[in-house]
Amino acid sequence: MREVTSPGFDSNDAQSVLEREFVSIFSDLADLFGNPRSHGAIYGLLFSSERPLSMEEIVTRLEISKGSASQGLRQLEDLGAILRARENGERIHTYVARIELKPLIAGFLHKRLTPRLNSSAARLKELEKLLPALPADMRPTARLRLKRVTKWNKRARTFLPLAQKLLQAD
Amino acid sequence: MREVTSPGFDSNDAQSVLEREFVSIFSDLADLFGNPRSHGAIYGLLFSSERPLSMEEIVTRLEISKGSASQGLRQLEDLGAILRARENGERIHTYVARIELKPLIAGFLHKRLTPRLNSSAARLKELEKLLPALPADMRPTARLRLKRVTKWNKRARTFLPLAQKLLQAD
DNA sequence: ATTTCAGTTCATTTTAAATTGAACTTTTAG
DNA sequence: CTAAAAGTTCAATTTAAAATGAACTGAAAT
Repeated sequence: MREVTSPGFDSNDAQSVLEREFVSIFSDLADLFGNPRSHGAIYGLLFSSERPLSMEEIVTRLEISKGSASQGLRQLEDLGAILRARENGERIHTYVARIELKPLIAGFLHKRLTPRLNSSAARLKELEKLLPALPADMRPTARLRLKRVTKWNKRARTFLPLAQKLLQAD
Repeated sequence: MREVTSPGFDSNDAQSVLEREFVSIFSDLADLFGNPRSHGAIYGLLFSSERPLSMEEIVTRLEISKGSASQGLRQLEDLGAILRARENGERIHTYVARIELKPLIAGFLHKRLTPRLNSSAARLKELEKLLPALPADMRPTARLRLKRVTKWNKRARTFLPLAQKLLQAD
């Protein structure tokens, strides 16, 4: 991918700057949360577009490959960040960003964060069973620390839904 | 780095398993938030250790290079996740994890998230100035969308301190 | 049924990030 | 002051992740 600097058809008018900036800002955002920049770029492009875009247009404007575009679009779709449509009797799909942002964030929390936190929770639970097998002198410290992480993990998990609420409202 | 599977001196007793699991869990956590796994590993090791460890011990137990260890330790230190000490008249530094976890999270929020969100905020502000230069028919939509992201950005920034509060308590 | 175009898949390549390690600097011990 | 060990730095290497693109699948138009 390229961060948009082509010669002829991508100029410096307000519209292009806006688009480029949205692409870039959302790329950064994606990156910040450990997602591929290209996914952010796609979302940013759709976000800045008035009308639905086809995959082909996305490929052209962002200068990414069909493969990337296809995968990125799928990811974004099942995060709930974008919508795929097929106009009645049209051949191609078109995509729109859900500009509310809420679904994007909710999707990220549910599909990315929660599963990982849950898996950690499970591992921590397993570790508890191990405590009795420790040398007696280490047990108290170990138990304490294990409790700490467990508590934090729990806290984080109960916190996410709340966070969603607080971040709510478009 | 390796995820610990050496032959002689790293066995399957409860203590080793615990250590290995902490290392692994914190590696995952680091990764989840876009940090190098090795940093998580170091923190995990310190977290599981009863006593302060020297850099050399860390290098040996995790089988990472001195370079990695040095950099990782520095990062963790200025995140506020670990403490460096030098016992009176000792030659070497030793390191302890701050088991409260709060500083780790606070550090991450302040040193990683906040700066990025601020920089986005600045860019969004710049974009506002661009609105008048847009073709009249696009202006309303553009303005609306820009407002949306800006609002979210703001929300996220005001949310972080609150999040910290809510996640508080060891 | 066949051709053509949209979209997907996945082995290969590219790129970016993390890790290494050798050279260097700093510290303290003699 | 010198030697030796601890710790840092950074160019070079390795590794993991993302992007590519060619081959494939499916779907509609003829």
